[in-house]
Amino acid sequence: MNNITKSAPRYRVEQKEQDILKSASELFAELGFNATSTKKIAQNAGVSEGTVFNYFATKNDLLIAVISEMYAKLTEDAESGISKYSHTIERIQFLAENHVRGTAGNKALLLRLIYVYMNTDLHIFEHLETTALYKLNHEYTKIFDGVILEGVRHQEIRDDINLSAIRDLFFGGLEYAMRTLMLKNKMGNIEKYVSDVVEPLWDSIQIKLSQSEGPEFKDKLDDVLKRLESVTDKLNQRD
Amino acid sequence: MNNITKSAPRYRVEQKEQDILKSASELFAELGFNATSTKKIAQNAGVSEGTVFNYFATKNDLLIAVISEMYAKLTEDAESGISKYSHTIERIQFLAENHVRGTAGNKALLLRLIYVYMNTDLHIFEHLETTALYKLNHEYTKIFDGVILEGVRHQEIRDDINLSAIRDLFFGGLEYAMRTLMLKNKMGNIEKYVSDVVEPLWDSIQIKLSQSEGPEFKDKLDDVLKRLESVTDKLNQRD
Amino acid sequence: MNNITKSAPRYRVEQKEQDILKSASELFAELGFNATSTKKIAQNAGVSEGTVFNYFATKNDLLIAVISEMYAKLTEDAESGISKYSHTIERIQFLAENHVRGTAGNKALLLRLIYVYMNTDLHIFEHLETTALYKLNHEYTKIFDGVILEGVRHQEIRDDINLSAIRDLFFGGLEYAMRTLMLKNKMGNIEKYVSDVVEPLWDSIQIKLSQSEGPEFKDKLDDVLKRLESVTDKLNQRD
Amino acid sequence: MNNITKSAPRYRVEQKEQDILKSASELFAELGFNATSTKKIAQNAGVSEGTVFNYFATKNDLLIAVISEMYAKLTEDAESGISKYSHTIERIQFLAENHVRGTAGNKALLLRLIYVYMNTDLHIFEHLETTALYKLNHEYTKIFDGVILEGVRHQEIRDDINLSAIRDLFFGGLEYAMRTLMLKNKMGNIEKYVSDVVEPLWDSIQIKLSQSEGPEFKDKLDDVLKRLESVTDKLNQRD
DNA sequence: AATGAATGAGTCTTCATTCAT
DNA sequence: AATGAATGAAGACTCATTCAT
Repeated sequence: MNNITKSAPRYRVEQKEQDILKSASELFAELGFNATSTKKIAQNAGVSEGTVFNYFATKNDLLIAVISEMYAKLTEDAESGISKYSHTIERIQFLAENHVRGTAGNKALLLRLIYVYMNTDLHIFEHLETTALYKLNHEYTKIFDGVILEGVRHQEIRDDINLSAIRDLFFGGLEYAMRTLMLKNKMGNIEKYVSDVVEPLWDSIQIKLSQSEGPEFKDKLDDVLKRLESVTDKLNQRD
Repeated sequence: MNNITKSAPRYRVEQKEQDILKSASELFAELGFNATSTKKIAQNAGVSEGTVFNYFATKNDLLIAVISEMYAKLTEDAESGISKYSHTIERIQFLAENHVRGTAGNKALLLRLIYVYMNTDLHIFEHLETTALYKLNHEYTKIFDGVILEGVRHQEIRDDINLSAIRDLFFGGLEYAMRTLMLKNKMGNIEKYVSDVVEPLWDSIQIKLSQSEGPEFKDKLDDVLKRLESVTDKLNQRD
Repeated sequence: MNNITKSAPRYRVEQKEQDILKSASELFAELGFNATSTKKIAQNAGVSEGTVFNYFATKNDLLIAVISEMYAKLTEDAESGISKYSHTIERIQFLAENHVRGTAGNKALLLRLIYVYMNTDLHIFEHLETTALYKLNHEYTKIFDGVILEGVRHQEIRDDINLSAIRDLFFGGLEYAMRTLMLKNKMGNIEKYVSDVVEPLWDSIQIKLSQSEGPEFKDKLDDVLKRLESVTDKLNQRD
Repeated sequence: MNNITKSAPRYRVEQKEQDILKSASELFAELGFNATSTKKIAQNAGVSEGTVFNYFATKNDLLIAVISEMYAKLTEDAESGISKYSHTIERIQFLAENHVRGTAGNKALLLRLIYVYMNTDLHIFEHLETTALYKLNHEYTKIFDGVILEGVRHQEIRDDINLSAIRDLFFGGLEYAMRTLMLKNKMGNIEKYVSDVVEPLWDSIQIKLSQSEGPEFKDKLDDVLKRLESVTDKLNQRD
């Protein structure tokens, strides 16, 4: 019961936990949560059914663990990735690709499952776990928010945008697009499609050199014109 | 044996079918497909379990019927609605509101389920039915495409847009936004949020009246300012 | 309510009853009793499910009616058939063929069902009906018994046979043979196979005219007789 | 972890499988396959319904296991039994008794079910399993064939018999006879009835030493020959 | 810590039978 | 007499979870 005798099994334990997690992740992605039995998870992981429940009290706990793991990876990759870019548009494009790649890839449509079970099915997430997942989700989307806000600060992005709406368009658009890609089995061409979706979004939020005059510009112009006319009038009267 | 005596049972039959459809629709939305037992559907509809299967051969058939019905209503409302508007932005805003209202409302998150099961879970829609659902979906989204393309023809929308990407942003953004709204229980304020999402999208695809002026506009303005200053100077010198 | 007004519908009624009987007969033969639903019977007969139960109170009653009908035909054909033959072996061969033809044919393996349900399944025949069916069966097998006994009386068949055992061999052998034929899809060649089965049976019960004469025996006897005659001739010549 | 601690649960496992098999065997025999619910089987075996399905994937698998077990016993007993007899008629009589005893007994009419379901009901045996059952059946009936063929070789049985027909008469006759016995509740007197059925069959296939010539006939013939020879001798002597 | 046999509630579906029209 | 919608009990089978070893 000392550290040494424990460390070996401990390692094996963690290995086994990872095996189960991986097994569940694969099966949930392939078959969906409901169609994946704990028996299949155990078999696919090479352990007994009982062992699965030694590591995860319930099947739901296992789902939450799978989702958490995915968020952790998604978040980590996102954070380390944006640090390599300085221009906002590059960062956004990177986040988009990372999102699609992490969501699709060998995990297939797992992320979809997250939202489904999060929001609709079975009220699985009615309790404490919900909070945990929301935190994970919030932490992840916060990165996007940060990129946008920094873009505003750097005057690459307009300061009058509705961040919440932009965020919804970004993630919603990407996931919808991903679905489109998957149905057409064109997952190979991610970059192109991702940039197709990001482009209009970027177009609507960036500060365009000669585009951004906005209403006050018009007012100013009107003002100028009015003043010019009034001055002209005066001059004419004088003369 | 005349029309009247026959119409009575006929009516009741159709009524019962509607009851079951409504019951299933509500429960699928509230609990999810898997967590909704046929027993619950029967009870909620006020019929026996056997009766459910007299109208719908399997639970899947019932799901498909629910989805079809929703698409039918969505499509019909969309088509009749856009005919009342002539400006493209109004049409888009209408389609967005219609989509959210039809998708949410008492149907709650059902539409989400559609896509989820369509794409991920259990391969429920692996067979012929899939085709039917795709047709319904295609018919529905075609309306959006039509509005956009007509906007292009009327020179309200740029002709260099990527329709597929715009479509994904539109539907994906709206659904993601809807989720946000639901989680915050702010479904009352649909119009505001919908327009928040539609705005950036519209901003990126519309042809801006005073936007395209480019450098010669700036020159003109500079010219005006110069003249204004020169005039002012002259006046000042006079006084 | 008089005879005339009744006769037309009465006829139709009987027609409908026959349709249901025929439908059930076909389906029981093809699918088995349990796998045949009353709904299928109704559809196959071109009537509504309710109508089936107007004519036959339960599904079991219908089974009994089907069986009775088959026995009736079997018995009738057997009786009228044997009257055309006078030799016992011909009569037996006829009865055998009639049995196989009536049991198999488009009724497929229905007769098997009879015995199954009669003896094993569900105790379907525990009550009064049993008696009725036994009577039918008894009436039918009595014909075979009669042929055998008459054969005995005509000194075509030994008088020390065990009729009960012969009867079991006859019907059991035929049905087992029929099964063999059906499994090999050789139902076309009924006559040959039937005579193959009947022959050993006949061989064991018939009275052989000069029972002992194998061919070589006859030759020997002829030889003896010839020699005897030649000796006699010689003797006569001497004297 | 040693053999002993492991053997205990192993033993219990096999015991439970046997319990379920026995339970199913009894109930199939008593009620028939269709009328025996898996719930009843479980209760009768003293296990939960789920446990039944832990050992046998489907109810059909269970049926097949029951039948296989019966064939195994039947075949084993038959093989070991015939080795104790050298005369063909004794072997046949033994096979017959073994068949009836193994088929009837506490298994009641199970064997009948085999053939019934094999051939008629529900097409239960349409797939691979059929093959397995046919093999078992073939293996079993091969023993009978072997006994007959050896009888032919030993010149106890005629070499011009139709084996297939004899086999059908043997098994068909026995089973039909068994039914007769059961209906009359005379199962106690198996030996007598079995020999009643076997006798005519044997009578038709055996080689009769001097085929049926009553002794006095032979004597008479010998007498004639002797006298003939004596006369001939006398005549020769004269010449 | 690992196992896997055991559980039994729960699932979808079928079907003989009834009865209002 | 004919219909066919409605019933609800019963069926085979699944599965997350427990627990003795």
